[in-house]
Amino acid sequence: MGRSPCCEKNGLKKGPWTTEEDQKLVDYIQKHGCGNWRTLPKNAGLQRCGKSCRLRWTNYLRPDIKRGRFSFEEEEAIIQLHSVLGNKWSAIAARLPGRTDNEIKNFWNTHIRKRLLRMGIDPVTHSPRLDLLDLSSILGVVSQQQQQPNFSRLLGGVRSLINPEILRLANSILQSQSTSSYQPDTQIQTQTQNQPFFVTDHQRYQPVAVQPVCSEFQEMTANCATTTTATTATTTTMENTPRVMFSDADVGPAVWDSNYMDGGGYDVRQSDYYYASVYDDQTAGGLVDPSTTAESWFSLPPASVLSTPSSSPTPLNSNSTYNNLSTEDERDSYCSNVLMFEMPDSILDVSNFM
DNA sequence: AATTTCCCCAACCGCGAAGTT
DNA sequence: TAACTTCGCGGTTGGGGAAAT
Repeated sequence: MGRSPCCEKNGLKKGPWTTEEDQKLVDYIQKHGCGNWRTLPKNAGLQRCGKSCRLRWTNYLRPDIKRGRFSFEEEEAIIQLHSVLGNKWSAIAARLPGRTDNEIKNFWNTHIRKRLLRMGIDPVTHSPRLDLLDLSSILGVVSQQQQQPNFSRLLGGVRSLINPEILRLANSILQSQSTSSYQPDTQIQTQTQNQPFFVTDHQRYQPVAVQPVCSEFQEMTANCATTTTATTATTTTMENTPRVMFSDADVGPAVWDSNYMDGGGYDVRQSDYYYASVYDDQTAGGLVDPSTTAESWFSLPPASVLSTPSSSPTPLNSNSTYNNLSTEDERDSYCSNVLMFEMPDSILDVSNFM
């Protein structure tokens, strides 16, 4: 089965392209189209192999290539698509107009992957790296959070993935360690049945009523906050509505807001995870204005972008909030609030790629 | 200012799939 | 249907610029 020799042919140039070569290639393709890559370089007067020409064209010279920094939406989409598609860069690129598979692959390897690792998230499985989470570290976090108690955020994210036995053990130890000095800086809402709560489909925030949040979470917050005002008050505004991740098991037969399901929406219960993270100003670091609209809070590309694989994809607009974050740490902080969600199957139809 | 280290990304390589003869 | 060709994908490399020392 022949793999034809290509670049190793004598006399063919390798390495960086010159502007003259670029011009020759562009001129030729504009006149004759791509056609046969094998014969193109000869016809175009280039001392390159066809493979090199194709790569140069598809990754650099194509007129529809968007260059420059990846927007927040693009990054979010890449993370989401990667969680479903894995390293199928071409499939991911097909959803991001103007971006090449090579560019996305490079961006992933040099930025996103490192960021996920720093955040303790396995870039392959998109799950918290539990191999790094032993009991002592959990307890260490708990101990720390007794001074700066927003560990519910941590637990919100990984609760369903931590070994329940470890959680129980931590819980029982916590019980004995819990002191009356605990004063949360965040109003942790222990949800009770039918209390309004925000569950998002990344685009639309609608108050919905759900059943209690995870039992461990409730237990732990209750145990920690023995003397606190662990409030059950809820609001229907974004400003002070903590968001907690919970999974199917936690939600149960919830009462759903019928408005939530109307045109274009999807049943959040179908998603693997419901968005989660207790928001607090400290975590956000002032990077996000909590009073801004829900859309800017969580501006994933519209479902239509992600659910129409073969149709003309909608360009992703840049998000000024995210793009203004100049440092990796700032992006880390920002991303930590948005990474913990999964696209529902109904939105991400990836069958075309499989 | 000089040197070293780090990081990014364009380009290459090898392979498998699809197409052609 | 086998042999061969072409294409496209994903992994990897290395040159060059930026940052650190």
